Amino acid sequence: MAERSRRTSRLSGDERQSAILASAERLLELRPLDDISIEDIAGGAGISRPSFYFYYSTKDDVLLALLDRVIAEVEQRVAALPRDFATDPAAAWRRSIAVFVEVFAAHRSVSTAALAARTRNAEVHDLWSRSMQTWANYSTEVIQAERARGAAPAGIEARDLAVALNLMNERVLSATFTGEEPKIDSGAALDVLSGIWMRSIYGNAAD
Amino acid sequence: MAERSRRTSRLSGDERQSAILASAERLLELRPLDDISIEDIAGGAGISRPSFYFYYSTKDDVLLALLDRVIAEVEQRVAALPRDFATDPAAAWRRSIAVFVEVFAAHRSVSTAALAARTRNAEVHDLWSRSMQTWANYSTEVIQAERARGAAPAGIEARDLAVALNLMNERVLSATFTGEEPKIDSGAALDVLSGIWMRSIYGNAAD
DNA sequence: CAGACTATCGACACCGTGTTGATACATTCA
DNA sequence: TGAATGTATCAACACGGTGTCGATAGTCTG
Repeated sequence: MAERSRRTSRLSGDERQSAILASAERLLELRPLDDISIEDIAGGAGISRPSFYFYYSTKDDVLLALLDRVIAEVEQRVAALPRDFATDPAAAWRRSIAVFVEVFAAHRSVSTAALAARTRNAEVHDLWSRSMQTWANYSTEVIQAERARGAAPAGIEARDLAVALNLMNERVLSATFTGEEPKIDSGAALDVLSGIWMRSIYGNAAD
Repeated sequence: MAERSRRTSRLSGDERQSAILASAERLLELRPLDDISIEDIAGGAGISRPSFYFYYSTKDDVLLALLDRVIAEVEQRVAALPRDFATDPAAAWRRSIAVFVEVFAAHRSVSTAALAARTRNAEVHDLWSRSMQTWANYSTEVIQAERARGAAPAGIEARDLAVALNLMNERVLSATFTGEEPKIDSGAALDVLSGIWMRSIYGNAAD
């Protein structure tokens, strides 16, 4: 017992910092950031509110730290994507989009909190923005390569097309995961998105 | 002068209510809703903060009233859209998308404020959602009609396709108007969106 | 001009944020 | 081992925005 209380008292700085992140993430799974006070986060990490400020200066800073991990994973997974579009383009695109879907889904609560926070917080906005640009750059390059090898027609500026499609993915997945209306069913989302990507990258403007 | 001061004192309830809406809209053109206090809105309408509560119970209620006007215009303009898709589909779709772009642009500040507020406010969310469903329903019907007359191929469930494309429009225009990155240039947006709509509605998933 | 209804606002209570200053714990090195 | 230094904690305070209450003043109707 004496041991227990000794063990419990005074976590080190790093441990406490992690405890704060864990507390925030746990709470974000339950309700939006606006409905979470700094006192809630601090309490969940076993410290008082003023102590919270020893580690972070705002709630948004905590969200930013959580988002940082997600962004790191995104950049890693995008870099690791195989670029075998020549053999089976449909499958290759689908795999790429699936990664986007998976990352978004795996960090659903952080992602949706970040999307909600970005309008008021410039740092969150920039960080998310960086992630979207990573996807947009990747998509643009592949589209250009597909056009270069004659597999895809020109017609829409490659980067504009890539940006619009990636923004579509963001918005559609956000709607799917938050359950708002109109939305696309969770099971159908990947098929629908892949289908639109294929048609708009490879399809002719024929009608 | 005596006349002026008599004229100025005591606006009627309706006039005051309009003054509040006008004040809020004016402020929204300058900065986001989070940075506008009820005191700011009340002051701009010539009354004290407590008096504000005589007319509206929250800031979001004011936004809701502003959004109501936008939604009314959307429903009116969607209903008035000519459905001459058989003669020149590309032009017809482009005109429809242009209406979406125009309404969004004409009420840029209210629209972006509503998009920011919808995550925390259920009423704002529902109202915007209703507007998106109006567009989604319209698009779904036209896609189905085009498929029925053999002009467009099947392959993606019509409603899913319509929903995804409309969410894309919302997100792309939001990015364009708030100037975030990645975005599509204001001048190119309509072309890019129309192009993607055409390809994904009429194009084959060829290759 | 009495009564009822409309409109206004000073003053208060509340809540969440951010800061300050005093204090306790941990480490290290003389 | 015990002074000095840096790390960590929190009670108490100040502040700003929100929402309410109650007193009061204008306006309308019979």
